[in-house]
Amino acid sequence: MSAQDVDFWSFVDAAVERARDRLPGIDPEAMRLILTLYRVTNMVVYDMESVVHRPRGWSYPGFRLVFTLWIAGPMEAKRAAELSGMSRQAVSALVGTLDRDGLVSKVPDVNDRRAVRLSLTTKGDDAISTAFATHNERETLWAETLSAEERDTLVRLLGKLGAREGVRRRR
Amino acid sequence: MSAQDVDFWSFVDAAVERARDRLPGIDPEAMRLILTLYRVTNMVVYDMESVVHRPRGWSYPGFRLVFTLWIAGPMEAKRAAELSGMSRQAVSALVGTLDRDGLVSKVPDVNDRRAVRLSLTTKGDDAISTAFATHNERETLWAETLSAEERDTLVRLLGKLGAREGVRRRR
DNA sequence: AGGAACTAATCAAAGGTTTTATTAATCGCG
DNA sequence: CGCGATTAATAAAACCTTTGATTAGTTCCT
Repeated sequence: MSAQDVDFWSFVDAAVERARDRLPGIDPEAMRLILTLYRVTNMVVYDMESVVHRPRGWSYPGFRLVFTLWIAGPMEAKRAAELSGMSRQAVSALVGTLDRDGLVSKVPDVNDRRAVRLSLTTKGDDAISTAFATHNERETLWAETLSAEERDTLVRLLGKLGAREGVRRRR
Repeated sequence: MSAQDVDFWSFVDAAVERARDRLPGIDPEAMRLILTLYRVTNMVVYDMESVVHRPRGWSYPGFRLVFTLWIAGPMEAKRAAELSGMSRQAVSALVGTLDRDGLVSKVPDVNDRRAVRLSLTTKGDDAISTAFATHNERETLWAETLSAEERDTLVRLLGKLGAREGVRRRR
């Protein structure tokens, strides 16, 4: 395949082929896996963000943080970072805008005056309830390309990948 | 399960359970799939970026763009955006820093004076060759949690997901 | 009680992405 | 040919993330 014919998807095949030619020692199938994983996830996130969240004035990270509070209830900023998979600095900055927009409220913790307790405002709760319903419709659109069995398999294999030990985790 | 016991991974289970309770109409398995996909990818990217790329002074997007040029050769900025999955604006900004750092060179296109032709410098080519070797070792670390058959299955299912039509694509 | 070590949050600087708008060049069609 | 519509790239503003540093509060240990 000539470089001219490549598009976003066949780039993965082209990349595997060319990398193998240039660096004989590499593991082409690992490369294909990670490259595919990255591209599919980016497609899904781009679709979700541009169709569901930005039109409502939300960023995807903003949605994630509010969603975390909606699911697990009020919590310290540190814990929100752990559960949402963001850094503490990112949560701190994000809460700044979510607080300003009246979706999240920030209250100094009673027991530990260093800490901050985050919770949804009424407005935040209303916003996430309707936003999540739309978000989930879009998730369904993506998921329905697969059979129920394929979905189970995919979740299982992703879970196995995610259970990898000895890798760098966010702190 | 109480909210107190949840960690980054079991959050997915807690979220599915609670969302089902609150919004009876939702599709919990679609939710589980997309949530899992997102979390696993973020873990992999965080590991790659923090272990392989940032220590070399690269961002993950910078790596992706240089990698695209390494694989497919010199090309217009617009095409680099298509193949790498970035917006044209993002490529434009990124090329600014990569050019400044001496990794990518930018030459006005001979045939279309609006366009810019991107190529790797010698320094860029050397850098990506060694960076990619390390990157791929890390890909192998992740991939080896799965058998060869599981990897094939995972790539196939991800491909099916990515082939979804009727979704919003970057332009 | 007092001081060292640790921890929560935030700040600061640099970089990347997004949407929207602008500039410049090319195309298309009468 | 000439002018309106497209197209390539970049600029601007807002936001998010990262690393590294700082501030403030807590814990531990003697």
